[in-house]
Amino acid sequence: MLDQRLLRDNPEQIVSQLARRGLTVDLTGLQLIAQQERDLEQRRSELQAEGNRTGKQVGQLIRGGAAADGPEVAALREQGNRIKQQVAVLEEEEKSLEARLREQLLTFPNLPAPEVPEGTSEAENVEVKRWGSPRSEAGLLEHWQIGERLGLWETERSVRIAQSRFITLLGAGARLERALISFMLDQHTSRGYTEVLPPVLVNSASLTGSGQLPKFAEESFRCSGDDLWLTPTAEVPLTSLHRDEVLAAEQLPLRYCAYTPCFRREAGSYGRDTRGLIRLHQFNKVELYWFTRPEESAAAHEQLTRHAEAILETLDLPYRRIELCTGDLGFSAARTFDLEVWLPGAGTYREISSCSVCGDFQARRASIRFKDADTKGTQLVHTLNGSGLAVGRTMAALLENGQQPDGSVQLPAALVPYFGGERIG
RNA sequence: GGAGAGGUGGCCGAGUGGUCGAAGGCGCAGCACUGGAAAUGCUGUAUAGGGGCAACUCUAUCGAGGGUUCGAAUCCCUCCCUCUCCGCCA
Repeated sequence: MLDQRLLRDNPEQIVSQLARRGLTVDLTGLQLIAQQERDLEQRRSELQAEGNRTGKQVGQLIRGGAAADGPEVAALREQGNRIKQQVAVLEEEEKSLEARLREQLLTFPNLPAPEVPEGTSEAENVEVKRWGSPRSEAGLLEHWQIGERLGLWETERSVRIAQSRFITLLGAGARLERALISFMLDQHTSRGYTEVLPPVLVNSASLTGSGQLPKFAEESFRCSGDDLWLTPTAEVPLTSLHRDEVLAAEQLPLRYCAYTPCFRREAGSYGRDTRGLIRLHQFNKVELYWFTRPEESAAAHEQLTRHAEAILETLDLPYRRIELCTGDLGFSAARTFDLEVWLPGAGTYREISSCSVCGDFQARRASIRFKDADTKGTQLVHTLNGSGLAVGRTMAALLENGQQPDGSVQLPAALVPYFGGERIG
């Protein structure tokens, strides 16, 4: 959520920064509401002060011996009643203005960080680096072909259980998924992350805190009888792990990693990536999440991204790092690096991780602050998140990169203790 | 799901409807005492928003939201959460 003070003091900055995202916004209406709200607050609080004084006078008179039903007291009572009525009117107006203001502010995306490259679409994203030696022989299979051939999962029967875009892993496929989850979590916890296994049903406040609501309701599955949704990413429960908290400065940075299944409706992606593990309504992901001091978030972003890259490197999977341009940034992100893994069968790089720094955008929505012991007041924390990694896509990459001429798949050495073998098929 | 108990500041814990943002204690910080420390004493110790250059000041907040009242931590209603017992269940 955008800062109301920024709206008041420097609205041009909001307009110009959102313009970098390709958004044209007119803030005059919002500014007017904010101004009216402040005026109302002032009038209301003055009136309340008067009411408080009146109330006190009544108390003093009665304690001083005045008759509780005498004329003096009666006059003050009447005055108190009058003030109360006026306050009620102002309060109602103020509340509705406040609600309108918040409602609108919640629909604005984050401002891009200054260093984010300009651009209008993913075509203008910037490649930062490449790692590894991509295979490119002719005749390599795509991961869904390998999976089908080796019987790693069941697609048509999954439609019977649920619907399309769901998958049932079987045998070595299921085992590999489990091995990957354990492997990733062990890697991250060995670097100091605290492992979290959060609820995967989350309430509306949690989705609002991390930025999925109110704008992207159609992207999530919703439970009909309760205020609960299936989480689209562990970023949601992890943000709300500390929602409405004031953290002690010495706790920071807080670093969490969480495995969760993720649920996405993928509205509007009919016909794309219909085969295999790339785009499913339910997929597994290990997520990295940091809460930091504002001045530390930029360095943290690089570290978090490195931790995601370390998984790819340990699995010997070639990848490249892409910096998203302003036009391709996600709603809550101020700056994002995508990691794309090489899929030699498909002959393309595919996104396997997205590492973002959100500044105080989520912290303001979710009210997550910290306090230095020796200073007054609190500050908003900065939050960061990144996949470390998307598990299904990692499996796809392992299958394509490890495929052998005999149809089997060679697994990287790091995975052997987890999988209990070095080869599938 | 049924029955009961309870939710007060960082923590514990008081609070008869009227100077209660809230006693007292613990903790924490500063000062004093000390060679240094402990102990002791004194002082200070919430958050959010508004106004003010500032000192400061106004408002709100005792789980949340309504209500009664001139005035609510205190009375009433609804909801949420926690605990105990019963039922059900992995």
